[in-house]
Amino acid sequence: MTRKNRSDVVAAARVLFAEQGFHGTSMRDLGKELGLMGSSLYSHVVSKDELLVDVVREASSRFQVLADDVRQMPGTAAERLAHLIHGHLQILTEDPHQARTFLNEIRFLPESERKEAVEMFDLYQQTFREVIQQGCASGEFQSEIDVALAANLVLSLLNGTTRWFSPHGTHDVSSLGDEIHQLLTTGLGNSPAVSLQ
Amino acid sequence: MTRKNRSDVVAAARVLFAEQGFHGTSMRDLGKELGLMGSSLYSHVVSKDELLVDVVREASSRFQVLADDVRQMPGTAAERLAHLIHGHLQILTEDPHQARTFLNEIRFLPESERKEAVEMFDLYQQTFREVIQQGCASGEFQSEIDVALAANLVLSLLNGTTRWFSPHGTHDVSSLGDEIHQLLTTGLGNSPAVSLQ
DNA sequence: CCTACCGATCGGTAGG
DNA sequence: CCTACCGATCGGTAGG
Repeated sequence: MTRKNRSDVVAAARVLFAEQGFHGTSMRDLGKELGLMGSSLYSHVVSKDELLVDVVREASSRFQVLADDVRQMPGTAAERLAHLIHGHLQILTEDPHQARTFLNEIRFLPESERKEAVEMFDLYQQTFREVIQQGCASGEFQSEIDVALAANLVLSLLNGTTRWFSPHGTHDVSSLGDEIHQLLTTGLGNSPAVSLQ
Repeated sequence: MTRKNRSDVVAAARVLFAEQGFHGTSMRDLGKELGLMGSSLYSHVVSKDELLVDVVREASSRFQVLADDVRQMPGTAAERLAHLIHGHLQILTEDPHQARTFLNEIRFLPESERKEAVEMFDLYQQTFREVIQQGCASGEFQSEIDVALAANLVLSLLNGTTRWFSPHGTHDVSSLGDEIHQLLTTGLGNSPAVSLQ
């Protein structure tokens, strides 16, 4: 292997911060992962915090791209929700270490970067609210739904998949997205109250 | 304040492990929380690991009690699922620090205790599968549901609430449980495919 | 429960 | 990118 660069160091940080946590990972751990001395990392980075900032920011920007995509997308609420679900899962599964570091270690960011990331994610969540609101207005979704609550629940369900989903299991990412969309729109039930009317 | 005992130390561990993470909390941090020197904690506990073990075990035993409760409970699948949902949320919200330490720090347990906790939680999750399976068999739930997947999704949704739910917001725990049960059984949609038949 | 302390490890720097 | 090193902090112990 040739000389390492900053993105190699960030790559190692994604993996180890996800698996051992930010505080459970030392600069020497990161160095070992790269075949370097811990102190050598400081020629690529000025602090350990900076690595966490980088990983969180790259995840943030992926979510922002998806939100922009869905905001300008035409279609029914169900279609746009499907796009959000599949896009969100794509981000989580394409780089699971990046995603898990984003979700679990964001709280250990330096205060100003932490606020920045939280505000970004609030904005991202707003897209979920808009799509659900659209569905309530159009009659696709039940009008009595608490939109903010529903958005929180949908995101909780999606983010929780990082704790157990493996693309090598019974479902691939795409069919997982289909199943989740199905569950969220029609529920577990057979809708007997309606079909037996 | 009088002399502290072991359960005071565990109480401090619940809070700080949840807020700062296991590796982000030092014995001196725990001591400060209790008005003691860090080294004084070793008269109550033989290691820092032991505190994490205690917190995880007390959460585990709560989940086990709920599972036993639901296993012997009669009723429809929807009713038993409602009991699981409300019971699970009750555990998460009654001691949010304990719950968050259980969910987020379990991976930092010593290997044998980690395996023990994971096996317990798998068994707990089995109760969700049984109830969903019951619903599929009875015709309450859609028969084509992937039971193991659905159980994972329901638990993901429930556990994710620890990241945002506050009992001082628009919903109390009980109405949050109602909303979640509603979403999971009937979905967001107005079931037009059925009602327009 | 405190004081005094242990060796190990932490994030980080200087100088090459 | 390494060697050599810094002060601070870590989990934990001994002795009272």
